[in-house]
Amino acid sequence: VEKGQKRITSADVARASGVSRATVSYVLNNDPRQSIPSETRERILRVAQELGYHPFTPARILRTGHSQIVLAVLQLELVDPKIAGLLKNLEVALAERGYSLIWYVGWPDRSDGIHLSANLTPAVIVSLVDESDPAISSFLQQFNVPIVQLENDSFREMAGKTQARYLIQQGYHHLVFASPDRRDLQKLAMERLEGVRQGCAECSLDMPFVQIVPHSRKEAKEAIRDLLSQRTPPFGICCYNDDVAIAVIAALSDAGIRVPEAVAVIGCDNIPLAQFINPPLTTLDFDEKQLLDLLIENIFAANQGRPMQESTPISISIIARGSA
Amino acid sequence: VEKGQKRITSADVARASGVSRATVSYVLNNDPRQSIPSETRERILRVAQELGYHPFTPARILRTGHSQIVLAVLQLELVDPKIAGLLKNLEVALAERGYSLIWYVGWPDRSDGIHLSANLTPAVIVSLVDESDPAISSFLQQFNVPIVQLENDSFREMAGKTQARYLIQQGYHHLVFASPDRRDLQKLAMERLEGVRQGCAECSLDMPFVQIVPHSRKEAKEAIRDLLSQRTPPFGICCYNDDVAIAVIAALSDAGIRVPEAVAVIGCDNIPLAQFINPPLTTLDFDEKQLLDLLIENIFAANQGRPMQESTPISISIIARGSA
DNA sequence: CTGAAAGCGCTTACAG
DNA sequence: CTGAAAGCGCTTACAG
Repeated sequence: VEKGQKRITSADVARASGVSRATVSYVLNNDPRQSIPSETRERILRVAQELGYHPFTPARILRTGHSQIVLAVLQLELVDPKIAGLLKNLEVALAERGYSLIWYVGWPDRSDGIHLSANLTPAVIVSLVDESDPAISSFLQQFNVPIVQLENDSFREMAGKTQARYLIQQGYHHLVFASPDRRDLQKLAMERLEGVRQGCAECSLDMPFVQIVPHSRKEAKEAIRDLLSQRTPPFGICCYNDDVAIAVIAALSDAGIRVPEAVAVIGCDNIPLAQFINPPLTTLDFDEKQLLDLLIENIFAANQGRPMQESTPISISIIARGSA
Repeated sequence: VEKGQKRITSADVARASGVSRATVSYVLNNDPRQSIPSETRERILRVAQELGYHPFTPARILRTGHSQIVLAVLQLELVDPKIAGLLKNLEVALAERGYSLIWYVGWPDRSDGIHLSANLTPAVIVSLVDESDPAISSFLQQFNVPIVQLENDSFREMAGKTQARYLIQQGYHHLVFASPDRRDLQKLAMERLEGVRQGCAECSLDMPFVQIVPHSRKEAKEAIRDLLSQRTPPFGICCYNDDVAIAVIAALSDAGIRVPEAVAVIGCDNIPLAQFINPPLTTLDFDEKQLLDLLIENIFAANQGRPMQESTPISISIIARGSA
């Protein structure tokens, strides 16, 4: 595409095939209310092809008044294979209905530069970010379109509670919560922790000890050393996610602690690499189908101005491997 | 945003602040060629704020003739933290110039459903996918905009060659290439393999044996058993990427083979988890800054119809940890 | 300094 | 079955 080259419009196609722009539009959009003779139809299609005509999206959107774009807003750090797979399936489901899913991945805390909303008008936003952060919240508001959340607080609490229940059921009566050190993950981490707390409370156990585990092997090792100076095995560690769990297992191994005999470790998300750890990671998995159906329902509800569904409970399953 | 609610336009803002639409546009876009009295300017800004006015992007794009959107097209499987970080920095760099980066992550081999190009007109596409696949290629062509590649063949070959050279230098004179089993990764894998071959050829060594390593622990174990029945240690394994390398190390450990004494393993990408493996993974890292600068240069060249830069060589460094 | 007007490319009621 | 025309909301030469 050369710069300065003129755009090919439906008027060009109309002229070249000897019909009006209306007819071109009817044919190209397969308008069911018009019956175009197949001879004309084919000619138009052929000419459009020859000319390399592509309708100019903004004009169409301006005319119809709405784009068919769903924008997923997420943070780099949360794009685990699980979420990515869910979004991929969402994309397929949306495509069947004529919608397209695109991702915005970034840190909206940057105040200079241009705003994405100046370049893009989605129909709906799917938010996977922490909306309690004012910067993020105002970033989302700018688009002035409905916002649907992927996961909510109660879902994350349930995950923490499930970890705790499992560990308790396995006979660990002292629990630790291993939290990542990223500041931007703290809110999500606190929600998981709250679930772990509830799990402990159910069984009248002491509240979990919270240990931050940095994402470098050396610092993770020190963190675990700290932890061991405060708590004596046996105990169980509920990890924020599988990444944290893998760091914890590595650090435990460095410290010569046996997993799961002395310390049990449970992750969350069931990332593909979880099976390759020694011992293989015990972790949580979600029913993606349920989550997806709820999400799609809410997207279309939001887009049509209907109220969103209350989040139905999503089933969480435990993938028991070697670490707990 | 209720359905059926009328959109607030610049005409509304103009009316409410007693000026023309032109003046509203000048103020909102900070047009340097106009000098609007600051009293008027502030009034317009305030009214726009009060009314909750957001310019409608498609109208602006239709008028100006070009969007400021760069679309990154990628596959789920290639979104390693490295690439994601690069794209994040790209986004920041583009934002400084008024452009926005969004991602399309999906499998364009689906023929039903709507085409993304009907919903979105980017200015430039950054391709991280295998364009030799006809389905992917025609997907990209549909947009009818310039396409910039992130990495090219010669870059991937260089990675393979660097792995081979390092292992050879460490004293391993028999090399194996561990390839993922995903069909869609085969072309990229072949390019890395070609680099390994070149590395072997340089030193007049036998060509590398190619072993496919599936991404499940059980099958990976069998693959390694097969490998060991064909080749006797010591030898070195150049892995397609860190994910494969981690699977290989797990399988080697299952088979009781010592790493790196009997078998050395080198990965590619230096993902964050690489340090948490036992032994910690030796792998390749790239100079992201160089890659980024080249990419940005090519994006703007493409967008302005200038020819793209030949890909300058990107420096690759070896992160020597315990596995090789 | 401000406003009236044109026009970007499309879709779609409407008239024939 | 087909075409002339309106209009989506914006920016920007142009005239005052």
